[in-house]
Amino acid sequence: MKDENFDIEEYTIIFKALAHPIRLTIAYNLMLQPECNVSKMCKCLNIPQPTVSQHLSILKNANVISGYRRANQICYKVENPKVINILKQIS
Amino acid sequence: MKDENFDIEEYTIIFKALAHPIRLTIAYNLMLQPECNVSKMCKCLNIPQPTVSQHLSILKNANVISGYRRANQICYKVENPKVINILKQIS
DNA sequence: CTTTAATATTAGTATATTTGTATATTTGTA
DNA sequence: TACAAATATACAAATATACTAATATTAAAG
Repeated sequence: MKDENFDIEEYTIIFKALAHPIRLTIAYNLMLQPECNVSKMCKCLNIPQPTVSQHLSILKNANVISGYRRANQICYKVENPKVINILKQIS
Repeated sequence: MKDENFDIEEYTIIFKALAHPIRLTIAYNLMLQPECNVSKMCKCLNIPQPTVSQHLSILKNANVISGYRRANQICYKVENPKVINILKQIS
């Protein structure tokens, strides 16, 4: 019950990012598909764009997702293998 | 990006419980050993007893750990298979 | 350039979380 | 019964998070 052989802080940040229904939904679905842009998420989830962008920002800062611009839209995907392993456990 | 085949709320609650360095440390170490009582955790983590108890309460309410009394102390363990699967991914 | 579509950021308010201190509860034992 | 050890709970102060509405940025199209 003393030493840890993993980075607690890193996983704490990941879990904190995933600890919200909207963000968990986004992350989980992003794991199931190659990528997705913001407006598509807004439509599918029926959630206002600023709200989605704020949650995407939190996920990105936690290194849960990554985003890159394609033309005038931004595509997000899950690349972090630690996150993928966690999300795969969800059923 | 629409339907989910898992209980988002349930996992949100689990992740929220794990999204704190003290609680993640407790849960992770509890997974590695059969069980542990409160005062032993306080000593190992060097954290005041009320603080540990409060965090244990949060973990218990999230169904991350379970506790039962043995003599005058309370032993906690991780039994939830969903939680075990998640914690096993941590390295 | 100007306009438009897509996305991000900011600000304000409400709510939730964390922590420390004090106190209560439960159980074993003299 | 009284006391001590182990654990839980209550409460308040500080901090962090979430939500909404408004505004800003970016890049493509004309």
